[in-house]
Amino acid sequence: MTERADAVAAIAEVFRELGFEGASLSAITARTGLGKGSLYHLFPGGKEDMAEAVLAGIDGWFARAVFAPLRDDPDGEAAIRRMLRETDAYFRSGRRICLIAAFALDGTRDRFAGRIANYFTAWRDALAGALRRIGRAEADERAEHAVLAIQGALLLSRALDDPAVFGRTLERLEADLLRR
Amino acid sequence: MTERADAVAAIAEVFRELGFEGASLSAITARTGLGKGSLYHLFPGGKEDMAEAVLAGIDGWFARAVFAPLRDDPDGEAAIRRMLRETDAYFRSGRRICLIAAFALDGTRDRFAGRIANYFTAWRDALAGALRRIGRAEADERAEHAVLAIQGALLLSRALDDPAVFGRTLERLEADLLRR
DNA sequence: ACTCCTTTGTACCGATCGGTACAACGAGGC
DNA sequence: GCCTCGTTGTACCGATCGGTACAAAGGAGT
Repeated sequence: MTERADAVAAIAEVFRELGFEGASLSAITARTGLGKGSLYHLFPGGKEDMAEAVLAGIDGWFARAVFAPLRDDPDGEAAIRRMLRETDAYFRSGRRICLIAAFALDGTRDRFAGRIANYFTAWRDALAGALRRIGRAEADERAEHAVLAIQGALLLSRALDDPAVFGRTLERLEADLLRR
Repeated sequence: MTERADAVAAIAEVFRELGFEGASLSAITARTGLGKGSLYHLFPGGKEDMAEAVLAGIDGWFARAVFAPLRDDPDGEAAIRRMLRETDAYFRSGRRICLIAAFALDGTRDRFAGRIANYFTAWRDALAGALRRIGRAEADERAEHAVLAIQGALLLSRALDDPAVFGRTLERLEADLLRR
């Protein structure tokens, strides 16, 4: 049943590049190598079903790489550093886009509003919790700013076609978050 | 010739809400009240022509409200504060989205890559220039961070449906930018 | 009133959209 | 060999896409 996982990964890339509306069935069949028959067999609900699967996959990454460490690691500083490292890896050091952000900005937003809001609040709150645990002041404000800066950096990296923006921002955030 | 300006403003809102791909001709005719005949008379090049006009309008706002003050105002601090205030007004305190950002994230990017990159670099560089003029260290880094935080804040405000995020970020930025 | 030219509505174009129907296919059990 | 059933390619659906053609309408100048 790994074929489905492969398909989801490929579809995610298509969504990332073209957006939800722009990702036509023909683009998806081309990228996955799967015909419509297989596609609708794997995802009976069509495009929306595919998007759900993709978002579920992202939730999985987030829970594993961000949420769990931030909540469970007894060493809060290490957890924050690890979160930043995982984020850098996931977004390919700024060469990859945040699909949730892309969905949030186009007409797709209404369709997945709950999931989108949940993703960002979970991130912010988990980070704020870790900051509070290691005794940093203004945990909420700093966490919110970090999440928003990560998203802004991804956007700017993409807009300028300059991934270095993302790297610089992550370094700055590590210093800002950990400073007493 | 103000009709064209009205049409451009209406079309901009459609693009903001639906994205470039999502903004169908029928959505545009509905919002503008103009039939296809008028639309293609005003914008012979079709949707792409409309997008160009919209982007030109944004460039106009940017040049007037951001670039010119940042470059010309002898009081650099006042210029930065004014830029922040104009930005807050333009984006309706976080209730409005940045169209350039939306274009940067979806499949439209390639079509307008130059314009998109130009918009953000101009903003960053103008801000860095003002910072340097008032003798702040790390002008480039702080300017880049401010631009990216504005975009991230707009995104997060939209994603969480909570405009307050934008207001908080602008306040934080004013303090960060002006601090010696 | 007549003309000329801009502006507009509407019918239509081929292409493509997301989605469905279904027949051909293939591997495993018997 | 045959049957079964999950899987797949393909033809097709109505709707809508962006765009074009063109004739009717409108308005200014004379």
